[in-house]
Amino acid sequence: MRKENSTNALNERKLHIDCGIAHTLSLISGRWKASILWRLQDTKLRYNELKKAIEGISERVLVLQLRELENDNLVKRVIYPEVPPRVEYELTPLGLSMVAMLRHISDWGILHLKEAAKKETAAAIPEKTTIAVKPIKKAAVLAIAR
Amino acid sequence: MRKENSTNALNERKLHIDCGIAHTLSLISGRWKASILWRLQDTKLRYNELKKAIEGISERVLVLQLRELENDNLVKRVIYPEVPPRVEYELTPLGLSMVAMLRHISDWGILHLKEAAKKETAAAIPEKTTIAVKPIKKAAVLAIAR
DNA sequence: CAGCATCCTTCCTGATACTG
DNA sequence: CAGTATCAGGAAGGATGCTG
Repeated sequence: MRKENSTNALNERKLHIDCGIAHTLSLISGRWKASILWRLQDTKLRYNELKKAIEGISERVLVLQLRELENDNLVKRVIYPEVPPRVEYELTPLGLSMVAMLRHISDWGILHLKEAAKKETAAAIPEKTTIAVKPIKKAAVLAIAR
Repeated sequence: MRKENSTNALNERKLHIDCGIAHTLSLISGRWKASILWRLQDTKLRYNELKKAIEGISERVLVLQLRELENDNLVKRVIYPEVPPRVEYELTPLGLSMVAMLRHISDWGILHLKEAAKKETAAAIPEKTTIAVKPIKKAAVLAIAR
């Protein structure tokens, strides 16, 4: 069970009033949600196909995230009453529009990675914080391995 | 200290290779990062101004997220060597482009909220899962209060 | 096949008190 | 003013075993 009035929960709710951003982010901020949507962008997939396609995800989490995606109307769950059972997942129109947005995000990310790489190679330039030198070291793990 | 080889960490790393999406999302998936960027979109702000502007954030977290944003090159930290000390935060060009993307995301979110509302009112229509009836109840907390 | 139940770990976030 | 240090709570994610 979940504490309804933890400061944590309160903060979360407050953020959603802020604007649409927090809401949208919450839809795709599960670690695997983007991957799931991505895999579904041009095919239906069965539960097990998803499980295999998304290497490393556990059953529990896969189900959880699928359910959330379904509740958020991004994914449709189609049950075929057969034996053995068959369930296919596909994107809703909204899900499709979300994937389109993900593509934007992806593009931006690639750009950012390039920028970061540039900075990395041009590391000779010392200034990052102006006037004073940046006091935080924290092993700059900007690269992909991050 | 952080376990380097937990499955968790491994999965996280693996995802980043997937494509730019996970990377980008990681940049803004801190609960407050979007808010911070949003607040900075057309002004510089001092530490305390940010703290006041973003109601509910704790000092620790504010600093942490600012540092990450800085490391990711979205925010610039400008120190004025005065007494009392003054530090201003502002967006980098990359940060600005990120905010532009956030606006996209926001728009999408608003659209999604509208869709959800429509579904809510038109709840008379029973089908959501095709063929079979959706078996999961899980109190549809789709609305803003979610 | 598709997925639920249970238990456990890891990590994130926040409260509070203190400092150059 | 702009933080740091320390501690605690909780939520997300994972491993495994079992079922209609």
